[in-house]
Amino acid sequence: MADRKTKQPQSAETVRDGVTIEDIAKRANVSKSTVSRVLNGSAVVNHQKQAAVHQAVIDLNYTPNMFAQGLASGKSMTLGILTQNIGSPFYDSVAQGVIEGLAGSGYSPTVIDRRWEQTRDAASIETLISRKVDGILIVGGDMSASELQSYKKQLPIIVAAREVKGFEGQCVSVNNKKIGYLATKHLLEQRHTRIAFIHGIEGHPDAQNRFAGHLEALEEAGISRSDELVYQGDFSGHAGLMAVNYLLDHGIRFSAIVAANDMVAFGARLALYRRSIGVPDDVSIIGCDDQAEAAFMTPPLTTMRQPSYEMGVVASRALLSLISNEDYGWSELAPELQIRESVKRFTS
Amino acid sequence: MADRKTKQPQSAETVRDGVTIEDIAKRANVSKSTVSRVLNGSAVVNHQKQAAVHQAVIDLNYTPNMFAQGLASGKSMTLGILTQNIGSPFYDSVAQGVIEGLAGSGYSPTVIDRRWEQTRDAASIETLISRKVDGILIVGGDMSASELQSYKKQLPIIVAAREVKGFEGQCVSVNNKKIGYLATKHLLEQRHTRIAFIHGIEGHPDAQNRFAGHLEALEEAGISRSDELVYQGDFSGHAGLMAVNYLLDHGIRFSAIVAANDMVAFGARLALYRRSIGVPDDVSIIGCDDQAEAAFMTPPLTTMRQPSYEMGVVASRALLSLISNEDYGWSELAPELQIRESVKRFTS
DNA sequence: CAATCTAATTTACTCGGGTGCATAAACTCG
DNA sequence: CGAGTTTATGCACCCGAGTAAATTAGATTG
Repeated sequence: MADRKTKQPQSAETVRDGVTIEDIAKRANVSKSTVSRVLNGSAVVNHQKQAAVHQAVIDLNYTPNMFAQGLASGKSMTLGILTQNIGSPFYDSVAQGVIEGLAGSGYSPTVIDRRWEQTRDAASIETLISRKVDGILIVGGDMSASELQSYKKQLPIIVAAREVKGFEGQCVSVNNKKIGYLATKHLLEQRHTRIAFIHGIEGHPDAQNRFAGHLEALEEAGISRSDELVYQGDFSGHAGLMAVNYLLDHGIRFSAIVAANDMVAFGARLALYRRSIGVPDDVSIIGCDDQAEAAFMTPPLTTMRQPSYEMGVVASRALLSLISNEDYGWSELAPELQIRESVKRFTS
Repeated sequence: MADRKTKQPQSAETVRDGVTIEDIAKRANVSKSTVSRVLNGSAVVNHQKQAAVHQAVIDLNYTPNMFAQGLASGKSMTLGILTQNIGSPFYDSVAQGVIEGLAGSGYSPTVIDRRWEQTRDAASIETLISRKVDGILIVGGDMSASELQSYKKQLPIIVAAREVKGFEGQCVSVNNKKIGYLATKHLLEQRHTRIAFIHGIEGHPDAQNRFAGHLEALEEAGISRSDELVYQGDFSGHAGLMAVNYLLDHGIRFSAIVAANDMVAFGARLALYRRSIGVPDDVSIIGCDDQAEAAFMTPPLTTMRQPSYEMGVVASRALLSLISNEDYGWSELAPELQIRESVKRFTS
């Protein structure tokens, strides 16, 4: 006699939803594989049964268990986002774009901040891999091309907001050299010739590229490079402040400043304010980034807008298509001069 | 005729690590349950075998499969973070704290931005639940206490940066009323009496509480409330600009402004600049938040500092302890007056 | 030294869903 | 009308780990 061994219905612990594919199957009078097929569309199923399954899903309020799906299929429907600087306007803006780009894709982002794994980027990636993410989107960072290449063998990787030599085609970035070039060129066109440059973090590729662009514009205009006009900073407001103080204290003349980013520009502007030097009447300033606050500086800051949000969107789309092996062509995003009021034109 | 149709050993696709607990067991000459016990410390195991297992883990570079673990144990070691506004300085700072607080806990955050699920917060929570997160941290948002209560039955929830009536003890926030109160009081102490208030988003609880604090300080000082001095804004720089223009255009006199947040203060400052009205000589401004840029406004902005980062840290710790059923007492975080140079003292 | 008791290990099954293969049912077509 | 196809469905087993219960080895005791 088959005495039906009833398994205990539920632990007192949690009232887990607990409705499984099997419950659906029972209610719809089909086998669980049929349910699976209906839900994934992996095979043709009779319309009647299909409807029955769908109805049962609704009735029982079924949600698939991601773990089980992941175990069985190997896909996690999760993307790893590796960031550097939550809290920095630029990177946050990129992150915002990433999230937007993922909307409706069915993928959820797992975000790991560099600081999370105190050690190195590599450790964070390992964490992500152990969580079986389907792909990784690295925002910024300083991972080398060879490291990147080795991870690339394991899973799809896209790098946003940074250009890595030897990893072309998987990077979504703006041309930072162009940013420096256009900023300086704008100043040149307004007939400035003594242009100070406040450098970003030493060794940071973005900072270096912007500087390279600056030099190129100078050279093109036939102005010889003058080292006393460049101040080594670190992308912070404080650096902008120190730079201007240094320049002024050393009697170095200049009529305009190219700041490595907007924050630096704010700092520079404050230093000028402290000494009652007018902007743009006495000194012009141009920034890079165009963060929200730039439009409310006094005077509103002329700056090189970086399409950071768009960069995030494009990067996430690129990753998505990389995962599904589709083609998704994108071109380098273009920086854009945002003219406001912090640059004056010399008429003389 | 059984022609051995060997299944292809591995897809050319990915070289999945594929080392499982069973491989470890084989290599260490024990059963897989012993391995599991060693790894989780869920029972006493012979030292020799323990060492053997650990060695095997290292040799084979084993990482547990999160899916399998999750399926079997029901724990995902993942926390859901539900945010509103990636890209807003205040919320990003909170998020930064959250990530910091999670460091080393073994939990990873899955971040969902409100915009991700275009619909409502509830939908985002469902997504998180379906991903079997072990707890949810809601940053801001506008979910009602009753909704919160119903989800609370399913899993641990902590709300950061917002105070929900009827959900006390699970909210980590600052006292926004106090922010408004202290800001206004500071102005009052500097002998300002005509104080304009630029309101945040209509209906937003933070905005309302700050306003309530403002009124309380006014009343306490025996100054009657004057509606013409309050302008309905939306926390944006543009609102600050519009507010000042409106006030000035309507000939409404005021010597000081309380801005709903720093961004609004920036906008207000710009409007004043446009009309050559000095800050703080002609008009004083006080903001709320103390975002990084505030220190570089011209003049540097006096503002109410919100311990946003700390809030994130505390909130994540609170969630962690809620999950493990430990006690973690925290008290409401205190806002703090950050005096800089945008407020002048009347001596007359 | 045999009988117990206890601590260490293994066996066997579970979690929930995907999927190859076998089978049953429904068509085709000669 | 029966043989050969094509569909549709269900069975059974797999994914990788956790764990209760059974088993074995080892220690203790009368």
